[in-house]
Order: sequence, then C-alpha cells, then structure tokens
Amino acid sequence: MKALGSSCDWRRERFTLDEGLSKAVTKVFVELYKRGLIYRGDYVVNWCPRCGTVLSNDEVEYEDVKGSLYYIRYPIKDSNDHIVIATTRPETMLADTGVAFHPSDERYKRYEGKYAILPLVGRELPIFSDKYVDPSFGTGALKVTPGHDPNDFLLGQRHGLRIINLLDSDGRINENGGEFKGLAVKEAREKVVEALKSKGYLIDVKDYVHSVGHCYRCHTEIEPVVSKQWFVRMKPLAERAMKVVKEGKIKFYPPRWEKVYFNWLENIRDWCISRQLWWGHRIPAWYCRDCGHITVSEDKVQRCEKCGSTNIYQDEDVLDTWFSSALWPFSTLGWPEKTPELEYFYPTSLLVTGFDILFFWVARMIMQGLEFMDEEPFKDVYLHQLVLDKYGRKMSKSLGNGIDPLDVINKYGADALRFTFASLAAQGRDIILDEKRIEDNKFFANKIWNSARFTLMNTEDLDRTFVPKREDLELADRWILSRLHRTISIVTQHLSVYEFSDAAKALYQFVWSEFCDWYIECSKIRLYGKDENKRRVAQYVLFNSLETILRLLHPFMPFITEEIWQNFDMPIRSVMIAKWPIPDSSFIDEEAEGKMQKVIRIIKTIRNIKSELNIPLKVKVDAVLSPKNYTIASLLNSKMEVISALAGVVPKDSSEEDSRAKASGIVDEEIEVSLLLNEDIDLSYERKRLNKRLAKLSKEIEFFERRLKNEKFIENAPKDVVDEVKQKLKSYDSQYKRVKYILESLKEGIS
RNA sequence: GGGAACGUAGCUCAGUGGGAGAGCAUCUGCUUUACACGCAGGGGGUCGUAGGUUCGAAUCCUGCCGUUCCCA
Repeated sequence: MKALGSSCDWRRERFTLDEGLSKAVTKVFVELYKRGLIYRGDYVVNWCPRCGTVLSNDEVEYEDVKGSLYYIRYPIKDSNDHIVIATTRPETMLADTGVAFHPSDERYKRYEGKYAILPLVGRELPIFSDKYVDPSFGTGALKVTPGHDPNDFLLGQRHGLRIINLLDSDGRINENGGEFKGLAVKEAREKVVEALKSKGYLIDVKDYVHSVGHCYRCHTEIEPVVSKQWFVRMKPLAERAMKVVKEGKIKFYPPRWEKVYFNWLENIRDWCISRQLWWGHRIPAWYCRDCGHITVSEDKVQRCEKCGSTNIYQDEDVLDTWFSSALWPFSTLGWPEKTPELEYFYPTSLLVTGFDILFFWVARMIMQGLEFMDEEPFKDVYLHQLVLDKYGRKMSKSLGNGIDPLDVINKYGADALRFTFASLAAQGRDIILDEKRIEDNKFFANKIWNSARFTLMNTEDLDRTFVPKREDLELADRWILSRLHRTISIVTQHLSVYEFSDAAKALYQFVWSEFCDWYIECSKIRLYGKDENKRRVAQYVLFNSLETILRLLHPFMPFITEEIWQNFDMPIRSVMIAKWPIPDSSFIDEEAEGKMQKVIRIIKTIRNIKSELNIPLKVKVDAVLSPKNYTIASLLNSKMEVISALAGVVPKDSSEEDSRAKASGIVDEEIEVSLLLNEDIDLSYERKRLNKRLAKLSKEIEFFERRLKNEKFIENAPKDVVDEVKQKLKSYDSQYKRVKYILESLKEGIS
C-alpha cells in the first residue's frame, strides 16, 4: 500500500485481534445473545476433515465431480419384498434412519408405514412419504440420513427420525459404524460397497456427475455432520440490511450488485459462527458441569450464573473471522467507547472492496452497523473487479501466473501501475492485466515528465504575479483553457460516481492529444519569438495548464506529479494538499474550440497530402490556401503562422500565376489547399490519392441519396435529422465535383 | 436446477435509436532544439447468430450458439 502511494493515516492501522477490537467482539456476541439473535443448536454443518473445523455455507465451494450412483436393495421387514434406493454416498447408509418417497409415487405407496431392514446393520427403518423427495431421481426412493445430509436433517426433524453421527473428530468412522469403525470416509465407502456386493445387496453402479462441496481454504471435500454449533439468527438482521439499500441510504457501484445482494439476503440462512480452530476470538460462553446452564458474559466467568457452581468450563471454539471483521467500521474507531473518532468518522463515506466478499463481509458489516450503531456504516460501496492475467485467467499459485505488485512497481513505477488499474477499472468487468498495458502507461508518465520539462525550461523567467488580459489571449490559449475546464468537469463527474476508467481516459486524451500535441506545439512560436508580451501570455497559459493537469493527475499518479510539483516553485508546498480544480464556465469558449478545430483540420489535410506524396513533414512546400468565405479568410489570415509551422508550408498568394503542378485538398468545402509541387514529384501518387478521395466521397453520397429517396424517411424522421442529411449530401456533392475537377485538370496538365 | 454478466478492429475495451470509435499492436515516412518511452501519416470491423419492432438497429424485443461468474 505504501509502495503504491496510498496516503493513509497509518497511525490508525488496526488488527481484529487487538485488545480494543476484541472487546468489541465479545460485547457484540453477548449483546446479540441477550437479544436472542445468537443461539446454540444442533445442525448439519459443513465440516472440513483436513482443517478439522466447521465452515459456514458461504465458505463451501461446489464443484462437479465424477462419481457413481449406487443402487442398493433394502429388504422390507416381514416379507420377501424389497425397495431399491440410489445414493452417491453409500457409506452414509450406516447412519440411515428412514426411507422416503414422494406422496404421489404409486410405486411405493403400499410400503407406507412399513419398515425396511438396513443391510449390514439390521436396523429397522420407517418408510414414509414426503414431498421433498424427487420421484425422478434414481429409483424415487430415498435413504434418509439426518446425521449427514442437510436436507435429510430437515426431513428427519419433520418425521421424528433418530439422528446418528458416524464420524469422530478425526473424520473417521466411529463406533456407530460397527465393523467399519476407524476407517476414513473414502476407505469406508470402498469397504461398504464391497460388503454390499458380496452379500447381494448391490444391484447396480452407474457413472454419475454430481456437485460436491469443497473447503474454500484447502479444497478438501467437506462432510456434512450434525453437531452443536453457535448461530446468528439472520432474518431480522437481513431485513434491515435490505431496507437501507432499498431506501438508497447505501448505494452500490456498479448498481447491478444490488440485485445480487438482495438475492442473497432474501434466501438467507442462519450463520454458523463457531469454528474449531486454535486461533481467533474465543466464544465467551461457559458451561456448567453441574446444572448444564450456559453462562454468556463479557467478563471471565468464575461460577455458573444459575447454580453458582465453579465446576464450569469455557467453550473451546472460536468465532469465524468474519464475525469480528463485520464490526470493522466501528470497532476500529474505538467502539464500544464513545470516542471522538467514532463521533467524527461514523458513518463512513465509502467502502472499496472485491465483489467476492460481498456476502462474507459487506452485507455483514451493514447488518452489524445497523444493529449496534443504528446507522449504516457507509454511504457508498464500490465493488472492484477481479484482476486476471492477460489470458483472462484467475491469478493463482498453482498456475504461477500471479504478479507481485512490488516487482511491477520496480519495473514500471507505481504511477504506471495505478494509472493502468484506473484505466482498466471499467465497471461491470474483470480487469485483464497485461504487462504491456503497464508499459504503455509508463510511456504516458514519461510524456508527462517531458511536457513538464518543456514547461519548466520555457517558464523560468515567468513573473508569477502576471495575469494576462482576456483580450490578449490567442486562439490556442482560449482553446486549451476551454478544453482544460471541460476536462476538469468530465474527470470530476466520472470520479464522483467511481468511473475510474472514463476519468483516466479523459485525462490521457487531454494531456497527450490536446495539451502536448497541439497546445505545446502552437506555443513554441511565441515562446521562441521576440514579442515579449506574447511570450509572457503563452508562458502564463502553459504554466497554469500544467499546474492544473498536475492536480487532476495527482490521484492517479501521485509520485510523478509530486516530483514535478517540487521542481516548480509552487506557492502550495505539495500537490497532495493542493485543492482539486473547480471548472470555471467562463473559460468555456465554443467559438475558440470551433476555430481551433478548423485550424487543426487544415494542418492535418496538408500533412496528409504531403505524406501520401512522400514529402517529409519538415520539407517546406509552397502552398496556396483559398478560403471560400469571409470568416474563414480572416481565420486563415490570423493563423497562417501556426499553419505554416505545423504543416510545413510556405504560403503563396493565390493571385500569382504559377505553372507548377498542384496537389489539392478540401477542408469542409470552406477551404481549398493547393500544394505547389516540384518537378521531381511523381504525380501518379497524386492521382491515386485523389481517386481514393473520390471513391470515399461517392460512397458517402450514395449513402445519403439512398436515405433521401426513401419517402417514409422524409415523412417519419424528425425534421432536423432530414435537414442534416440534406445538408451533408449537398456538402459532399460539391466536394466531389471539386475533387473531380482537380483530378481532371491534373490529367490535362501532364498530357 | 435458479440467477447475473458478457460476445464490437489482431488484443483490451468505449459506444445504448440516426453517417462504426479509442488505446495498444501492425504498416509507411521522419535523429523537427520537451519527449524515438517520440513525431507525422495510413490500413484494418457483414458490431456472435437467426428472426422481430422501426422510416432507420451495434443500440430495443425474442430464440439460438458461445464465454464467464454467483447461488443451490
């Protein structure tokens, strides 16, 4: 974080196991217990045999696994008949306590109320019907194992079945498994299948792909087991958490995550918070060996609160780490003490995190914030994307495709990395990180550095108190200031709704394609010129534009902007504490933008002609520029110096006769530029160029004519759209005629 | 099985009803005094597919195909 240039208040670094935060955890547990929101109960939980702990439902990852479907014959008591069940986990049969079928299933109705005999074990299993059973799965008859399947557990509760636990704390079969005692689950499966086969109970085995839960930490297959665990009752908490989002008190960015959030909360289940790990916050509950009472207390308990016995012991389990993390927005600020920090910072403004912990963390912070602070913990939640490698794969240790940010920073710099993340952080997409992108932005940093170097070199003698009069600003000055203030607005707007990529792109485009490519180039005439006043104006605009650019870029590239800032003798000592720019609409200048656009197009047209004729840009060519109206004439007149410098032409008076061959182009039908060519230029290039242009124009004309021929278009389309099309057709048509004429006269000229 | 997102230039992505865009890559020409980590210019797309709505669809609707994620 420090290497990335995050300007955090590092004094406030916290860890959930710190004393103060631990106190908060205990208090919250006790409070929730008193409010009836925490309870201890029997439940089928997900148990990881490797970690030796329970996992919450959200910590289990489901994956399709190739397995088998075993068809097993269960004899009916006091008859020669039998019922066939299908199961993917045959070893759990040892803990079966019932057999069920769907009430409408005619195949099994006659067995209702009878008993099946459990093979290998001999236990009598009641046969009953329940709508939960899917008649189309397997044989339609279901073995019920309340001790080792969450759905079977619920079935068992409804029908009063026994619960048998097959596993001991090491994940091995316990004494309830009879002869299979001591085997691991996988071994037990083999042995059970073998035994069933040899005794004729196994009817069939089919390949079957089914979804199996895995531990999100170690990827071991989880085992559902029944045990006593601590739970948080989620329904009441979830309702409030939904309400604040529905009322707009908390906003998600991008907003589609609200759907995901609601979907989860609407189908929420109680949260299992006890873990059998050796580290974490101990559960503050003490059990009495004498009366069995549970004492829950913030302070260490010496005697049972009910019978006063000292024969008590504390729960061995610890709390899920997300339980303490959920308190983060207020526990870090000193809660439960009423600290000034808590008063000042709560509720906070923004949470930035990954969408993968939307449920684990974000939703639970909202719940706990509402429950204990009675106010939402933050106003905005920005959910960023996953960072993938350049092939779009998740970065993982096993693939070895991870990127160490410190390596990247050493290679390209923190600024390049930050800017790259910002420009790739388009909402609603994952970030595909290719090192090439980081290199590109290193080049951008270099560009910024050089533009600052240019500015520094050319403004050293600038009197900082000097402010030019508005009427002394030239077209390029008015243009760049107008563009600058638009850029301030655009960047500010995007940032306010966390559209980092749009903000970064707007800055990149402005700095490189407008400020560097055009303004700096235009300013050179005055900066290198003799007119002191004109020079000062250019210096002023150059310096002030750069200063504003530094402020705008600072959040994206803190290091380089600060370094540049320090090279100038700025009145504010660091860009870190400089104010964010505010757009000033008085600088927005439509007229200047339009005119500058025209000048740029003229220059580009000339450059294009020269390039296609293989004339290097720096080679000066005589040119006649013929304006078609008065406004353009005056613009041309005043901007000839810039056009001449940037396009590499020497203006010639159109009235002079010149026998040289011409290469001509048209800018918006308002200006015709004709380059006067030397003898050695191959005119076939020029004919090729003009023909290309004609083809393009005729394609455009054809397109617009086709639209105007459509009567329904004229009838139904808005008038301004029709007018626009007519206008464009007229313009292209006249340009076409003119280019055609030029081409023909060129042919005549050489014949 | 339920839900969500996405399919636009070689790559990464903008564009959400009126002439297909950007950056990078590619090609051509340039040691122009801020920058070759640069400058200038060019080429490149039947907008996944099939229908529908509309004067007009990359854009709205429906089906299909494909990729990904979440939940069960």
